[in-house]
Amino acid sequence: MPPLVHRHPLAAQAAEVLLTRIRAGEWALGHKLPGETTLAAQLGVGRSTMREAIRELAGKGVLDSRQGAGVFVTALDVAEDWDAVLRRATVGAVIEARIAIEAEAAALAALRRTPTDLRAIRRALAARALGDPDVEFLVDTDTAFHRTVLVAAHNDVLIELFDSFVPRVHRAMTDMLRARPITAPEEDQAAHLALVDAIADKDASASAELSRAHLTALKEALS
Amino acid sequence: MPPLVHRHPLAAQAAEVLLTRIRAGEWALGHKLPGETTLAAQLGVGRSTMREAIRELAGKGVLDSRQGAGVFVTALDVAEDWDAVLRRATVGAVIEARIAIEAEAAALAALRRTPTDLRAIRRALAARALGDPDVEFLVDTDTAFHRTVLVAAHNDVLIELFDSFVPRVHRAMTDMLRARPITAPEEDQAAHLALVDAIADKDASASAELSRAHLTALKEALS
DNA sequence: ATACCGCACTCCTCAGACAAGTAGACTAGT
DNA sequence: ACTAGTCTACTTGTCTGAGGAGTGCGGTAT
Repeated sequence: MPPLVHRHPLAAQAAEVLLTRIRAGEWALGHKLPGETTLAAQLGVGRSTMREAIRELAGKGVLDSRQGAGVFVTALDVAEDWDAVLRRATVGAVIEARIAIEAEAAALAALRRTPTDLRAIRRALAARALGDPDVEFLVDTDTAFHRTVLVAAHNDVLIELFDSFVPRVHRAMTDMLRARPITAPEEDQAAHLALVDAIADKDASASAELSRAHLTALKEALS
Repeated sequence: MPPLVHRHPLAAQAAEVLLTRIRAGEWALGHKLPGETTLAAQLGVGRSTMREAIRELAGKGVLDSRQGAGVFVTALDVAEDWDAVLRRATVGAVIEARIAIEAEAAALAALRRTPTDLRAIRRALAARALGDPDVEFLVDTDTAFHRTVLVAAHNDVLIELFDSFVPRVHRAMTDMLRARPITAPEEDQAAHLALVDAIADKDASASAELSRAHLTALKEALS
């Protein structure tokens, strides 16, 4: 993973060694590491170099150093890059996850949407309807619309999930639409309008079902 | 968001300033920053302090320094740490996301489960039923059971999401169970058995509904 | 036009010194 | 015996100065 074009500086090597020993469980979660001077002597590097290695791991969120107290372990491993997971996954799997999130979010939105939320949703729907021939524009406005529904659900975790997934699907959608444009734009827009109405009516189950149906169709088209 | 208990060292402050300026677009993606001596003078800190700030951002993947060439911008923003999002979120919001994921996964599991999956699920259910008084054990076996359902759904993204969420809920669950133990263990076990039967019968909607009901009850209990 | 060389600039590493903060031991007072 | 305050050893934080090593540019000779 690290570019082999330039060899690791000592500090980076020291950071690797440290991370390996942390992963091996040499120091438990929250416990203190030996002092900088001790560690530097152990690895045979200067104290400044050791400090830079510690800083690097602190940047990754593995270590935390407190003046006067010491350096402590705050995580046993580096949080796996979320993008990497999505890159590895198939488009179908990603959309299935999107179905899970958006259907639930639609139901919650039906229950929790404020008048302001509803206004934002309707505005986004109108923007979607402009029928611009540009594929990029179409996908963007569609995404924006779906996001307003997520916002209306008032759940930060779901929003964050949505934002993680969208970029992964974005490319697949534009490619598909370029190859096979929407045959019936009015019909597509009507499906979205139905969802908005269900949310306006505070009909949770209908909202979930409409959202699910729409995304399932998308999944069929993309996989 | 960083613990306010201990004030930022100079190096951390310098890193923040640098990150802000990068986000503001002062240096484009892949462009070179001024030398460390220049930057140090600009911010009024020593070189080693500046170096530590750069190392910290390098750990986050924002900067990359090459000896002899300079320091370069490798990312305009830090991919937000998932754990950070979950830590900030309420337990209720996390469980709502879990409902979305597990209900959908239960439905998919009902459609896709292989005989091997079903065996694993039943085995996990049996382990759960041992009725050990230890709360920690109870939560762990319950989590393991739910995970077998996720595995049966055969969707890597959903599994990954589940694994991200569980640690956040784990603590809340153990705390709650210690304060208010399950009154009717048989009933709880029966609810899980019903889910397994629905998956065995390939009844997707019933599986989703049972999973949703179980987690909704959990949400009520925890929030 | 090309190949080579030198040089300025950069990051990398170390050592030493002192400041600032913490946590535990110690002591005095109740 | 317990509490509050002080003291002290140890830790991280910061700065300075020095030299080593790699990169990229421009000049020069071929």
